[in-house]
Amino acid sequence: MAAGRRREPREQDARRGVPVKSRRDRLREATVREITQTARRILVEEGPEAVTLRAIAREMGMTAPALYRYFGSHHELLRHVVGDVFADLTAALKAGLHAVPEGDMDGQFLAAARTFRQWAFAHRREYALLFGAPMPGLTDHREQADFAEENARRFGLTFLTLFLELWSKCPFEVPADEDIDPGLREQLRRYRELGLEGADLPLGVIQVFLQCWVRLQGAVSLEVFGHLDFALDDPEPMFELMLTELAPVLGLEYSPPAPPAGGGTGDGAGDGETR
Amino acid sequence: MAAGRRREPREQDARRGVPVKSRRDRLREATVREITQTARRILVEEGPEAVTLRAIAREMGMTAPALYRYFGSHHELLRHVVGDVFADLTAALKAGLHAVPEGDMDGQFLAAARTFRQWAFAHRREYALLFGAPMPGLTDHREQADFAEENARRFGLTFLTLFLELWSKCPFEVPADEDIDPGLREQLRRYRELGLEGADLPLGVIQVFLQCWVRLQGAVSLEVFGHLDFALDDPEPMFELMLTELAPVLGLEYSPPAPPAGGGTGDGAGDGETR
DNA sequence: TCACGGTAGTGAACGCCGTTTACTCACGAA
DNA sequence: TTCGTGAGTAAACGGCGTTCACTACCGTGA
Repeated sequence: MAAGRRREPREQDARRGVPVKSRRDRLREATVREITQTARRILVEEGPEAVTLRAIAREMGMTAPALYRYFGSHHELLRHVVGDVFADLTAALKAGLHAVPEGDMDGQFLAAARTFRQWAFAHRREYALLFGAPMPGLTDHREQADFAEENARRFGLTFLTLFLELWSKCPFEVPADEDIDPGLREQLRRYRELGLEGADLPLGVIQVFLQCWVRLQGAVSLEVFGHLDFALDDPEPMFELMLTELAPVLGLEYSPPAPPAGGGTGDGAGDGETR
Repeated sequence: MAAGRRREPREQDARRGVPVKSRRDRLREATVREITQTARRILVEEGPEAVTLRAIAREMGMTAPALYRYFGSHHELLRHVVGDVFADLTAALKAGLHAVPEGDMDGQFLAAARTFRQWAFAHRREYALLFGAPMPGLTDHREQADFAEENARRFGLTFLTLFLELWSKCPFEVPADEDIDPGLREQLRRYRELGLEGADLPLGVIQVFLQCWVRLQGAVSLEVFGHLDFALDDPEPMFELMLTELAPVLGLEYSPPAPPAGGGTGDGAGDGETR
């Protein structure tokens, strides 16, 4: 479906896999970028159901069939948008982490959690695209090393890496392998083999990681999707409350967030927008 | 949009708000039921995007415009389906609770949590309709005492009631009002006034309830939507692990679920299906 | 210089979709 | 028996994803 490889010009300039892109290729890439940006803009401004091929093309001064030069289908285009959004989210996360002093693991963890939540709230519709109920056609047909899949993996790795760094620097308490539910233990082992090749980790670390991740993302999803509106107008205190529970599990010290309009490192924590 | 009140026949038989329904009204109600059932069947069998007015009508041997006699729009029909599904879920929950001895609060709580999770897995697409990212047109235009809204409230009340019963029978530890984050405290107070009229509850109980609910539904949503697939094939052990953490918070004793194919009270725990 | 092959893009068409409109027809009450 | 009302239909409108035949155009190789 993706364009077949054409003859590359000026291969003598291509040192180790950086082939000089032909003019056509550059134009093509620019168009792909414009398409995904347009799609995202429509998603943000008008909602997911407004992201139609015809609307995207209209906005770009084209006709819908032209988009089939770049994506095999509407679904494929959306998958690409998913990948793009994941990349942005990952960038925002890393920016949020860089705003915290290098060795301050307490701050790093809290910053990651809060940056994730803040990004989700600032990009509700994009968040819903990534973490909402999976649309039927979007996830099932997994072909090759999918762009979206790859960026989703990178996103997950960002969190996991931070977590492992946290544990390696000052190990928190973790259940011994033999204290883990056998059914879960085997799954954790499999994940360790496939996802973290060569890492020599206690399975308990992975278990605690998953527990934390479930609580973090579970809470954020509920908040963003409005499933706490029945009781709360502003769910942030509940989120912070969860962080106060999570911190001791990881041997961290909780500290409240920097006030949004004060000094310090808090606030937006980097956005990663391309627009 | 709903049919205006017509003259009721034989009002002399109508004792206190149970007017004898005319033949027409009975037929109408039957048709409404058939429409929602058909919509649900299509949702379950072919996915959310297949639930179109034309498909529903086709399946019923009608034409699409006829459905406008019963619902003002596609969205309104879907809202009704949401209400119907909520009612089913509530029924399943109550059935699950009735399978546990009356006074066994430990068992009641675990049964509620497990029944909820099992229902979600057995009805993934319906669950996604209720608890996924809100579709734009579905939630915003809140008119009157919406059928879906009402049944959602009843569902929430089922859990809340169980929770309050749990606390009243054997009170677990709960933070004092003055130990609750001020921003959160005021919101909890408001929820207590509006949602639980006249109840004389410590705000801490509501806080713990919301914490538990966030963990429970957050975990279930992540599982059902496949957002743990990156690490786990069978997330049930993780769920049980969460229950082991939740139980002591509520002063309960955790006990593992009854094996699916054994004796006892476990297993399907009632389904509430109408089909 | 020129012809050619591949690429970007168009317009028309197909079969879906939600929704509106004008209409028919049968039932039930007066 | 008449007549209003409610259920249902056919036709149409505009929008959707997708396909197909077609046309420009650009960069290359002879």
